[in-house]
Amino acid sequence: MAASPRDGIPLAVSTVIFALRSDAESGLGALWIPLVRRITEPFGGRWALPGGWVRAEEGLADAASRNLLETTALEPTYLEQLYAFGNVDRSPSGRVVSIVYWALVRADQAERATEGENVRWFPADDLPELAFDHNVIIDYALWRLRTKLEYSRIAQAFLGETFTLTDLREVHEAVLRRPLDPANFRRQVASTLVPTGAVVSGGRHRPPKLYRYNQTIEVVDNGPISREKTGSNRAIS
Amino acid sequence: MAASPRDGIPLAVSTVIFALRSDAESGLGALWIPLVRRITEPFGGRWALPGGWVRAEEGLADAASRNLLETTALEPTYLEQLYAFGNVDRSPSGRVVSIVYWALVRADQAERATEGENVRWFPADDLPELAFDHNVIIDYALWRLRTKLEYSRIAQAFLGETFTLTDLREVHEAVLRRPLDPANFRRQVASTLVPTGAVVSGGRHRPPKLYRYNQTIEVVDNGPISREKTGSNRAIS
DNA sequence: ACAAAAGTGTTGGTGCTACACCCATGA
DNA sequence: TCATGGGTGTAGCACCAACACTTTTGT
Repeated sequence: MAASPRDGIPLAVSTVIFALRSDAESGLGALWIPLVRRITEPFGGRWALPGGWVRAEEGLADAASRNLLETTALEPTYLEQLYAFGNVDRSPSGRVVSIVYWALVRADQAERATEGENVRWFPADDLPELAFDHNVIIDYALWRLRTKLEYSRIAQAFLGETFTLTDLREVHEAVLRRPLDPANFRRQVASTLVPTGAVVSGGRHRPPKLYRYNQTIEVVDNGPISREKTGSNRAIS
Repeated sequence: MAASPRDGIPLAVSTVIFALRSDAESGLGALWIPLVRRITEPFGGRWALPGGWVRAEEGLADAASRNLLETTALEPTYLEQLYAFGNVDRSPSGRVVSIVYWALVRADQAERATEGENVRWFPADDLPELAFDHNVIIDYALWRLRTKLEYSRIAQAFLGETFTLTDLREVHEAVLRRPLDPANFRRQVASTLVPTGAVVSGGRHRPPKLYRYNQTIEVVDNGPISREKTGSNRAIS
């Protein structure tokens, strides 16, 4: 085997962060993504995924978390590795390998995010032309989120500890961008929920029960130890 | 953002290679993996996944292919990224980030592989204690292969251009380690196959038709462009 | 004729979709 | 009592596992 390359390839992490924001007029929720404006070349002035270099003494997920906090002040409730992008020509200024993560934050967290000239939220399905291959990366992260929502409990990461079935259903509807039958949705997720006993009163209708997941999902990426379906290639019909 | 770390972290690729070998006595097929013996510290003498450093001018999948060819002389018919392993303590001799791929080779290819003192095939489900975190990595790759087999056409990568339904079923049975009902298996995969017209005669029974996939799978990893389900976290029940 | 594997038909169960219907509350 | 959403029941359909059965070859 060749000698160890101590002149190694620059290694970066980036993160696709998703938050739900409810549209003021329609009332419907939708996915939004925070992006940062590049101040240096290449792609100076363009919007890009938050990210940065991996330090020698920190793990990959740690590096993602740290960069998130530094650039956007966000602390996600869910973080998972997406893919390692390493095409030789992805950056015009020289070879960079990026390990990309995707993250979910709650709405209250998202509001606390620093927004300004160099950090701004964009609708996930209507993005400008971004730096590097970041449009492709976000498309992939979106596909993964939408796919994974249907067989895992990640919707929890958008909500608080307890929630009503309507809350949960609205998260699914916002992510999947289609209405879901409340009756069938209830049955689909029923086995993963336990009622807390509390209800929400105040609405001019029957008070909905508050539920809790019967098993909490991992907050932060712990690698492929706990396995779920996710992936990198479209299923065939 | 901090200055670019031109003293970057060493970046390696490794590959989990699967081949089917039919056991001489039982006649049943099983998954085998080629491993290489480490000649340097750390873990000198231990068996490990084939791999090496990523060169500055080659893509990640290219690096995986090259290392495969150099260390085992194998040319896989399928190659896909598995996961980027980057724990700070995965190597006792210093930080290394490994992008791991998994690959499938046909039986005829596998026979051509160099086997000797420093390259040897092992049954995938009965491995010795390997170097680094390679046992964990292989467990994950095995899970991914078994999961993906059920909703994609990767079984094709173990076979030639044409094959009988029994050939295909035996691949599935070997990977999943359980017998499958021939009648139901036929119906499950029927929509993905087209008969070639040819049959196999010579057996002392009705000659089976030779089939071909109606759509070829990609031979080599092309990133997350073509999407299928795969993944990194276990599905909930 | 018989053995063996290819290939087809059928039946019962399970889960999902669509939609009718009842329940509990505020106004 | 009415409007509103919470919550339950149910019929139809698709899919799947199990297994009986027919087909086609070699010996």
